[in-house]
Amino acid sequence: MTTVFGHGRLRLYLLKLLDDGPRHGYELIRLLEERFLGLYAPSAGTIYPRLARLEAEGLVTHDAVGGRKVYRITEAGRAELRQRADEVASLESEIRASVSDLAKLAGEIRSEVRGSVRDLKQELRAAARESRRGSPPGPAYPGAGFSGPAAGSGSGGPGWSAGPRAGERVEQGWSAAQGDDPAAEFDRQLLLFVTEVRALARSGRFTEPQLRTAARLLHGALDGLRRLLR
DNA sequence: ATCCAGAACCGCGGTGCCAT
DNA sequence: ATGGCACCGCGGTTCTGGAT
Repeated sequence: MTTVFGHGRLRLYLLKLLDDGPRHGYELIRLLEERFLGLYAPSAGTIYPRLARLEAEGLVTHDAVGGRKVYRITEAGRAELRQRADEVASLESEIRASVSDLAKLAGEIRSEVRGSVRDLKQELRAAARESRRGSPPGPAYPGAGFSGPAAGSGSGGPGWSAGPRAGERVEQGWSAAQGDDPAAEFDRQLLLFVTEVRALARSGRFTEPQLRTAARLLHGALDGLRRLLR
């Protein structure tokens, strides 16, 4: 795994952030995530040991406020920052450069998401036409019940479930919504999906991790539908 | 030694359900 | 309508272990 901060750099940057004002650990994680446009957020297992270490060295101290530890820099910590001012400045310029690259990447991801939506829309239209020409008897569209990312930890990949196995019936979601004409209901759901995803993609109110996950989800969904409808 | 991810734990507030 | 209760999600933290 590649490290974002080199040896001792994260420690220095934490000092710099605390020099701007007292913050609790979780706030520091969010702040770093924000500065890296959401593409990098140090884990708790990184931040808290670092803060504990800084405190042991006397560079920061903490106050317990409402059950949280609010860390603030000490005079010794400020002295270290002054002493390593050049290093702090170069670190900040490196971060600015990284963020610029990330902003460029974010633009590419946006294009990818829009392209995926377009492809998905075309494939679903073709599938709808096909189903109208000769819709099979019995419960329509088995396997449509994907469940999305695993809830809970928020960690790991997109976590698509494999969905129902062949022969299993989908009793939730789709079947609850479908009307008498499965093809018409399919069209309605398709239109709803495309409209909503397009609106979300154009709103710009999303983070880069969300975009990455959305792109993966769209590719995954498209692959699943290809397999299903071929 | 340091960076890092992820699981697990704890506490708190919000929410839904049920009995009154 | 209201009070009590259980459940759930989230914020915050600690711990463990792998990678460099």
